[in-house]
Amino acid sequence: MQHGGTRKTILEVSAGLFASKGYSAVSMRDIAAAVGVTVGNLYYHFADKEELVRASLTYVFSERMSPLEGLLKQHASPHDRLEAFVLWFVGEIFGEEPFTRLILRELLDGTAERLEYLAKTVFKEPFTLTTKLIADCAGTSDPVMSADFVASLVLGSYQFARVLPHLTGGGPEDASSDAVARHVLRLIRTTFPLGKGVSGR
Amino acid sequence: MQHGGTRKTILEVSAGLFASKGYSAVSMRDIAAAVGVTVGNLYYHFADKEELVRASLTYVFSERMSPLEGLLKQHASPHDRLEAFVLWFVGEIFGEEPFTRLILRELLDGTAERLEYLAKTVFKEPFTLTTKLIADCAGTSDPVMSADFVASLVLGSYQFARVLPHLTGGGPEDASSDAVARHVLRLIRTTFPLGKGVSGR
DNA sequence: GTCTATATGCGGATAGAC
DNA sequence: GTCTATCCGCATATAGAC
Repeated sequence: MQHGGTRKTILEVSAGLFASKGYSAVSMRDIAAAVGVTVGNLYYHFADKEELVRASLTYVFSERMSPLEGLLKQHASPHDRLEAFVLWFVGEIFGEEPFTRLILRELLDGTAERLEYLAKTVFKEPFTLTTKLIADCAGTSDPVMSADFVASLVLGSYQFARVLPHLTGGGPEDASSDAVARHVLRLIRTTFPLGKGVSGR
Repeated sequence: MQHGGTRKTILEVSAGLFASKGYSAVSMRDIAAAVGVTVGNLYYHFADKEELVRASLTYVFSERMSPLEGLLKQHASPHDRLEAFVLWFVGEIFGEEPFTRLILRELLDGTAERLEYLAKTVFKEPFTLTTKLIADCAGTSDPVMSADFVASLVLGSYQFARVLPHLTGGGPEDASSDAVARHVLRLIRTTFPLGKGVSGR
């Protein structure tokens, strides 16, 4: 790791550990060992564990959400943009486990400040975008509630996927990223018929 | 606590602590202090912390799901039973925070064995019931997926409720138990029209 | 069944050499 | 910037008195 990015390496490695075991279950010693440095070094880069946790979250969240900017600049129809966006979001939640698990941990144990940060960095833009797209696609009475529904369903599907196999007796295939995406899109289409939006071009 | 139920008290108190802070963030000292006994006493009742965690989960899960038996014996129409059941389930998830938070923690960090236990004690019966009711109400192509959808949406709504206020600028009223129940029921009705089921009486 | 006392190691955190 | 050495309190867990 002599490419000068020790701090960055610490952030990446610790994020993975925090995601899989939880903050309080991961010690500074664990992190140091996993990174290949000493505990003292960790304290050179970060004032205390709390600051490392915060920096770790900040790093992962902004890193993961940066591609969104590109998606926002497309010029397709609201209908196509909504589909593309849902596909991307589901892929992000199901394909990037550490990212998703950190989100879920924050939702469960985050302090008020950290929740606000999570809202701002991760959910604000996607949520606003979804709300607008839905409003454009369908004359839904409450696009905010519909966006809430999309986010909740995607997040919940990820969570519930862990027990689904035990309930159906089958394998975990039912809850693959693609299946969920199709599922959500079908529900969106059924619930608010698309393609004939108020401001549809 | 001299009513002879020290063990039970330990289970109740520790469940509350585990739910709110997480297993590894709660020490045996914390529990002992909260209960009003000594650490040594904890180890008289439970071999180690892991066993206490397990017993705590077992206690809460079976305790909370016992009313379900009654619901299952109703003789109303599939449509009414599905509505009543969803109402009960949503109330349970939104109204019993410790219970719900323990479920979410297991979904996030539970070992394979504990997940199977969670599936068996908490989700198996409700899930099977929902699947059957949906199949009876509507000629849905895939009732299993629909049941998955209901569970995921309820769980996800609870989780997402924590950030929703930050996204809408409003208060947390949007995500009350009643609002979610109505929301879910409306979606169920929209997605698979009820009342004209195959085996509807 | 509950307590006191204690063993032993791990946790976060710091000082100072290189 | 990284390491070694160390402080100190808290963690899990046990032994034995009452």
